[in-house]
Amino acid sequence: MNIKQAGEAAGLPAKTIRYYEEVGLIRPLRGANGYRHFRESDVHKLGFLGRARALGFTIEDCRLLLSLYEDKTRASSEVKAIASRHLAQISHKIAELRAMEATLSHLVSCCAGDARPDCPILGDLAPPPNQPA
Amino acid sequence: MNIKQAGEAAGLPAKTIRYYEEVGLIRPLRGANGYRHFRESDVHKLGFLGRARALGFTIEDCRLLLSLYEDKTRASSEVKAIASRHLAQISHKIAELRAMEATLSHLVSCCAGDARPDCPILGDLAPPPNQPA
DNA sequence: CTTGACCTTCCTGTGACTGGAAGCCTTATC
DNA sequence: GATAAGGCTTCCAGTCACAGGAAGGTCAAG
Repeated sequence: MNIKQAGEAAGLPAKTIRYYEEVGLIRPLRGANGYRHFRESDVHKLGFLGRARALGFTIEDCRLLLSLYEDKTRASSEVKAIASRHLAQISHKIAELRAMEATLSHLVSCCAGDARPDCPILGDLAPPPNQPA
Repeated sequence: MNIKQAGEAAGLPAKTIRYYEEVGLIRPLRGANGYRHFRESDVHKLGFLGRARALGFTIEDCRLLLSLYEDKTRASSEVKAIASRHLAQISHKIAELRAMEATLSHLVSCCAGDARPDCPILGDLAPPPNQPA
């Protein structure tokens, strides 16, 4: 199987697959013409990687998860630790974004959005005037 | 005022201020020794930029917002349009992250996290076996 | 034999910085 | 005057996970 078919089977663009090989996540065979040859197991790994990436795991986490996936003697606690850490980061990011969203939606709703220059959004971004003691 | 004081006044690291000058967001004066000299108006702009960035606006949005901020004949609708577009992007991102969070938290809660190898997290990441028609 | 669709590698760019090296300037101290 | 600390300058590399594109080799069909 060449790179394009492998990509279609795994739902990943060829560029991404080449990148995954470059960083050592997969090691497809090579034909005499230099073309990469993907076995079922490679496509399987690519599918794994695609799903892990879709859940937001970094490439390094994917590397760890993949090695645990292939280690049949792993402890599930190791997997859980990685996922929990990642989950915490996602939750943290959501909290940040929700704070931004709250501020912005308030400002947007307060802005007339007409031809006049008065604008609470800019008013909020502007630094406060010097406050003498 | 030199770059460090300006940074402290605006709440930004010196590196960031140099970067903002490089991309043309600010144009501080230069002394005979080559040092940047920050006026009150520069520090004012830096504060504006810091707040806009804290709300997640891109540098290019900041550039637009800053020009609108300084254009006293602006229409608030222009500002509102930028902010609304950004707000939509944030909401979209939040939705993506929440979907990840939901999936991950479910998987994490299902994982025993002990010394055994069985792990629903890896089970979910693994591709489904071939399904013959 | 040519065309078109593949494949290869290599280089560049993304966004918004951050870290670090090498070197000049200033201020304080001795 | 010498020196050391700290601040300033520029420039380069690295971040993260690719995407776009150039230049060129390969393969199957007609």
